[in-house]
Amino acid sequence: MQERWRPEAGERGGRPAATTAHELAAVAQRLFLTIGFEKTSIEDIARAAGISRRTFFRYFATKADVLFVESPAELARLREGLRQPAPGDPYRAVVTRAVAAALHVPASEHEWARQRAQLILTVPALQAHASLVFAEWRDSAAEFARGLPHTDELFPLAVGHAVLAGTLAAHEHWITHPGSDLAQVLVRMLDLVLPAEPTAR
Amino acid sequence: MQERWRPEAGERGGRPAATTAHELAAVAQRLFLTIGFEKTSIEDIARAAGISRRTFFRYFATKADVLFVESPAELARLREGLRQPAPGDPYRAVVTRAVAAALHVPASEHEWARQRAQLILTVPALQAHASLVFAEWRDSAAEFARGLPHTDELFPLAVGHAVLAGTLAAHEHWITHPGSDLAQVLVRMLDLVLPAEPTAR
DNA sequence: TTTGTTGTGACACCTGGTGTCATAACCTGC
DNA sequence: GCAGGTTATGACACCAGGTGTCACAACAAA
Repeated sequence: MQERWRPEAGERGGRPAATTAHELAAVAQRLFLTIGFEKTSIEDIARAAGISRRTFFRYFATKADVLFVESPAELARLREGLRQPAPGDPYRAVVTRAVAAALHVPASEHEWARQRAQLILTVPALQAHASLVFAEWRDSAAEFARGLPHTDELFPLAVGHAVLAGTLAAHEHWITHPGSDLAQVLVRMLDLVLPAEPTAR
Repeated sequence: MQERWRPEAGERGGRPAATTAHELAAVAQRLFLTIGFEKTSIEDIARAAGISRRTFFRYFATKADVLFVESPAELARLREGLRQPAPGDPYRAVVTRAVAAALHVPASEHEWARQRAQLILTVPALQAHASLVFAEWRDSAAEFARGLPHTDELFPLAVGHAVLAGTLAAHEHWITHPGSDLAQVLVRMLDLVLPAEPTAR
């Protein structure tokens, strides 16, 4: 969450970094998938990456953090997609498009992303960090809904939670149906849980 | 989650228990509220309860567990409420009634329950345990929806996530609006996020 | 070569959580 | 009152995640 300092890997001056955050994340995720998140010790990751235990924490604040490298970018894309809705566009369409765009991954990274999603959604030890990311999604959507004309004061909060619920549900379906198209499932799921267009009168 | 052994406090034979799970939970929750969950060490709780650190873990498996004593009962009530829906009753009404009934707390415990909800919803360190409870809520609702006539295969999953989302949203509103009636907010929130009655044709 | 900079490793420390074992404190039977 | 069995407790050792501190390694520039 907070801007964490990281080795620069190839800047001017100083000792060169022994590895990169990206490579470290790859090594860690591979270990998580093979021997499990809990059973993988930081020592294991450090040894596999050729660094010391202490150095791992210079790249990531916690063991869980390695799985959330994409989160800031995804959140930024969501916020961007919700910035200025086309006038006359139903809000549900705006939200759905924004979410689908924010979570788009190139086909070459599907497997990688699906495995990460599976870990994030099923490992309890990851929920402490995940809950922070989820809260930002909820808040972003709620903030957007607050700018909509609505009569029910609960509407924005409901939209925020519905967006998150639809997103999580879609991922849950995705990880149990590897062949499915995440974007399509997202659209259908959000169509089911998003509150009806508020009748501004 | 798993059936944990606990001191019996007043059964036949043996050394009498030094405290009870209930009392220990009260002591712990009080500390969590005053100095924060993370800053409260198990030593603190044990000392306040007059027991040793090791003994604490004979009553609760983790520090977080003390805040989830009510969860099994609430879940059981939810499942009971979803057991046999009155025929012809719209499913959304059934679900809403079941959730509201499952989460009903006597007025005398409102403060206590609200503080617990606030901790559970806002402390990241609690989310590992909370996610397990949430999953059971989702699954119970999804299981119920699976018994409904529906054309969209995503419908049950959507209902499960919508029920959880509505419940969490209602609690979120509740903890920020102490005067509000949780049951009423639950009804309105679920009305917003629950998928429309499936048209069985 | 010297100086400054940046990353790393070693070490000590705290907390949450677990396994093991001796013993305190109760009961019943004698 | 004393033995034997039972139940809970406390002390101790241990592991893993995470943090603070400090010396030093490895680079660039002067």
